[in-house]
Amino acid sequence: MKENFARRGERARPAPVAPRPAPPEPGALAAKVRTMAPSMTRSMQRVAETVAADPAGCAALTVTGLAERTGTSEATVVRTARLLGYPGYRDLRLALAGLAAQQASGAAPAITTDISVDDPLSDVIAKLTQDERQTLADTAGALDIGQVEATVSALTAARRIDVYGVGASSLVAQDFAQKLLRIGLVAHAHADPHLAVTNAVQLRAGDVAIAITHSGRTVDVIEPLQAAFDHGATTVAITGRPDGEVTQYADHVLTTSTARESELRPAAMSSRTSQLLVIDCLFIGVAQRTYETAAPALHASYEALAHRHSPRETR
Amino acid sequence: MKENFARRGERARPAPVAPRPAPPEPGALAAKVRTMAPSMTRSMQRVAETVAADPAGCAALTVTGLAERTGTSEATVVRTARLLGYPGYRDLRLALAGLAAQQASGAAPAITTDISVDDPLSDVIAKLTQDERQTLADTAGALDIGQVEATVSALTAARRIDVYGVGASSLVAQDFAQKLLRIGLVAHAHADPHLAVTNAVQLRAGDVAIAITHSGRTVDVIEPLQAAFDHGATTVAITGRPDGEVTQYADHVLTTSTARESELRPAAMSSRTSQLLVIDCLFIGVAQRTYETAAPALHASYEALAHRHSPRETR
DNA sequence: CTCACAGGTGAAAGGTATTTTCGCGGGCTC
DNA sequence: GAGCCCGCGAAAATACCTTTCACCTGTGAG
Repeated sequence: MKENFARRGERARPAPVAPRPAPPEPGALAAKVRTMAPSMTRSMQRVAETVAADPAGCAALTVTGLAERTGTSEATVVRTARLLGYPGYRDLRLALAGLAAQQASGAAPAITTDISVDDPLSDVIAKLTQDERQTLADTAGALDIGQVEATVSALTAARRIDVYGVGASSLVAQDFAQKLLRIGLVAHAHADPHLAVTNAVQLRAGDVAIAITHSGRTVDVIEPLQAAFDHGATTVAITGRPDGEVTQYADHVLTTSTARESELRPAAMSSRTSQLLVIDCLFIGVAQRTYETAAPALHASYEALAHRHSPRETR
Repeated sequence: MKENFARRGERARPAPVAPRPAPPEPGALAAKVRTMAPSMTRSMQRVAETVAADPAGCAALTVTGLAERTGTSEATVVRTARLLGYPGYRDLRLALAGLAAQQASGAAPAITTDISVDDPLSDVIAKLTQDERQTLADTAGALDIGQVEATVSALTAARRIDVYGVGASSLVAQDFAQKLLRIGLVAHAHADPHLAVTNAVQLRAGDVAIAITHSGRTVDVIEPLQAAFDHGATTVAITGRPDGEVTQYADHVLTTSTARESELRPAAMSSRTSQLLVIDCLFIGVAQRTYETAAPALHASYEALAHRHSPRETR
């Protein structure tokens, strides 16, 4: 897997695509499996699911054993381990042992069933809350700090920042732009793909363009990102599919995690949670780096809002 | 796998009847080492101590590596593993990985201090995540199911739904309206206070107006809610201050929780999380009640988006 | 309908890590 | 001081993991 398949964009970067398979994560393995599952082959999915479903059991198995149990071959097991970010099966196995110990001691009741049509409201609340919390933990676990760091640096130095998002992601884009504006950065969120492209071509080196798309394949945000990329801007993708098309035009990729989705709980719901966490991290990162100007700016915007609040209400 | 571990016992150990020295224990390895230490040879003690002192580090080593690190031989390492109750080094290593994971996760939850300006990015992520998760748990715990139920009922029966929110809450309002629209309800989010009031006066009994404000004192959303209230609509307040002015005009109050805020992490950030959870609960509640129409509608909107995605990427 | 192709897959070869064997050497007993 | 026993590590033997390579299946073009 070395092919740096030349994208249509003519700009050549030293580190073209493939933002490195993945770092060996701590315990957010189930999340990783979910994130990667769509890009896996059938056999690999079987392996990944088996492993995620029963870490303890699988940790006790050798490659051959796991291959048999999943009805596949050793080669496939190793391939899956690689895809999940480990050097080989041995290391996956170690991680599995760790995970098993963790959830054994943590007494993790992790298993939440899907939300169904006839669940009472109290269950809905409980399950939804549990899922969201899990999503947050997974996202944090899977976040590549190096990529975050790089993105923060780029943002801090940017002359201008464009954020692209449509549909549910559009709100996240707006939220982010709003926040950055508040600490004195020049940021804009674009939901209209035409305007987004129009603006993207004005970006140049030193500027930053961020595309937010859960699927990684939303053309409406890929196009402006590509335009920005081609014009030399630093590009960032916030996506749930690190192998999606959007990452071809992204200098930095921030992976959001995916929760189990169901009919009543579309993917958009958990991807939003995940995306928000990512942008909040970016925001705070930037605010730290620009503290001298950010702090007064935050204060000022707070003051500015005070008079929009009802004056009474002693406390 | 034949597991012929029994033969070496007959000669050396004084206990010929005990083929298995001990059961493979969970995490009380340090204790075991202490107990067994006296009966160990010098080299084995070195190995055992090294292992107990740094499980994580040792888990990363191979037999040869650990032998070198302890200045002993591979055979001794294996012997030590046996003495500690494992079939061989491989299994000790697995246990070590588990132990490492356990104490890594056990050490984590302590940090809940404020995010400060010089926190490294990894701490920012951890703290932010922790805070968000706490906020979710708090919100779920504090939610009044009766009020949620009542709101869901009102929404389900509504002819028309208006949602008011400004600032950060405006995004939440939009998100909610968007979702409701998608399952066939007539919902509108208003960020402009003038338009909001203009629209509010058109509501009547059976309609629903929802105001979202963290402070409970945002006049821009209180005014339209009051207008709706005066015109007979069912009114709902989603607020972090159940004693705030907004609740005077609300038939139902849904309380959102607030996390500790700091200079770098404004209240808006956690209130947003909280608010989103509440509207998601409302949404799913409504979707359940109107399943007959909601399910096909959700499906249809999903289909409608398919062609906006890049066509390649079959899987 | 056939062909060519791409990619998934497993059998088996090829390496590496682990386990076992074997014998040396040091210390204790007599 | 000699004999015995135990601890210890080097190296052989084995189990396990990784890589290679050819087959096979499904897919799209002609």
